[in-house]
Amino acid sequence: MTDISDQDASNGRGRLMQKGQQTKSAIVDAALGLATQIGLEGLSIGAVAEVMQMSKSGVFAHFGSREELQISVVREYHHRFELEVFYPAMQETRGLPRLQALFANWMKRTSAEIDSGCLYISGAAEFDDRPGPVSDALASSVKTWLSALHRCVLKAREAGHLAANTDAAQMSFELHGLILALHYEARFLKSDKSLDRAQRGFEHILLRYGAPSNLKKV
Amino acid sequence: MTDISDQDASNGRGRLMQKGQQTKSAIVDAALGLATQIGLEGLSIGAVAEVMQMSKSGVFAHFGSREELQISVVREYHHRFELEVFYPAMQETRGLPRLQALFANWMKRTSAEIDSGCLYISGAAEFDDRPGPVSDALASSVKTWLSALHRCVLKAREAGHLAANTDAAQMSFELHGLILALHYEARFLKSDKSLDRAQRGFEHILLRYGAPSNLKKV
DNA sequence: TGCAAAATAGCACGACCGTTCTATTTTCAA
DNA sequence: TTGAAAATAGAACGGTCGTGCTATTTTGCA
Repeated sequence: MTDISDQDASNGRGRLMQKGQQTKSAIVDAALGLATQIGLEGLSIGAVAEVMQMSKSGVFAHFGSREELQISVVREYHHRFELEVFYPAMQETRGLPRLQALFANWMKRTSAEIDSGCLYISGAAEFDDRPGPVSDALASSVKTWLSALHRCVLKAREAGHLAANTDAAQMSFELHGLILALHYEARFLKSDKSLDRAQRGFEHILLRYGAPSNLKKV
Repeated sequence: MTDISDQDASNGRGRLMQKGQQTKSAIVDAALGLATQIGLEGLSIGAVAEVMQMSKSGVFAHFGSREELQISVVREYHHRFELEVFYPAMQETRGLPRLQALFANWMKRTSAEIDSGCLYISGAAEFDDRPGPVSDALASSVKTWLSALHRCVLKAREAGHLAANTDAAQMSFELHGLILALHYEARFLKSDKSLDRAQRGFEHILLRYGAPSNLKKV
């Protein structure tokens, strides 16, 4: 049995999965569900086993260690994030429309997660001074996403949709802050106005960086 | 019983603390240090006892439960936060200067915590779907602080330092986002530019809400 | 259809957890 | 100085954790 790298495992492709791969995939699924509720750190093999109605050792055998299970969960989350936030936005025309779509999807996912938790945010808090493979996997995923956002801002500037002197990194930072505040105030403080505030904050930032005022509303 | 925390031996009031209170205070001190590193949820009585060079039961007896220890830690954090962020800013003149001082202190504390962790942020991630007394204590502290910030924005508007149509809640939300992004990117992603970006973000927000452009730099 | 290999179960180990109980030491006031 | 009260220690309990080890069952190809 190979360790990691069941890359696609043919989730949507035609090829059939072997039994073991199917089970492993289902385990990661269940583990992701648990991790978004109780955190990556609180994720225990016993709890996953119970959800799966399997024995602890049966679950364990698929990963070889708890850490490997956690990493698998991070990868699965990354995959879904791409699917829901990144790829759909790539179908919008380059520049401001794409940036708007990116942020809208991001917001949508963050607020949809109000009841389940965002791994990139909760994970960062849990692992910010606990170095190791899990933290690395998490940071790598986050950086991939943030740099995609950064590139999108750059393209929007190149397309003339933003002021020529736009500091893309600064703008990305400010956008990131809006999402974090949305998550924090909606999820922890149970504020129902956060989504609206994030949206308005986005518009403020766009205006600041010289977007045309006749924006197409998303 | 030896060296730790002969610091003040008085609880703010004039009265001298008894031995037990001194010890309890020292325990909370140590527990806060641990909690900012490994999180409130990861805080264990055994670990605190080891730091204190005491027995587990000796530590336990002061609180009666782990939950009570966690709540004591939250209260202590709240107290220090007030001391470092809130009170110093209250000495600035009402309005924009006070708001600037508030945000500057907040940034300072957040970036000073880069190596130790902010309980209000990590705690929110840990307890956002784990209701109970600890979560309540945490949320109560955070709300107290955020509403102080909100009031400060209101005063600045009343003083004519911000545009008359300033939405104070919206502005507070955006400020909160900057702090969260500062914490996230500095602490988890190890970015050394975050402090600068938060500062520039603050200036952008001020301009947006009609602050005079001849600001006194903090 | 048979049989190796893969998948899963069952059990045990040591570690740490919060908590309880009891014994001992230390504190502080009369 | 003494004695009651407070503070602390020590051991133990039941629980959960990750992880090895060894059976047993299931799978999928020859």
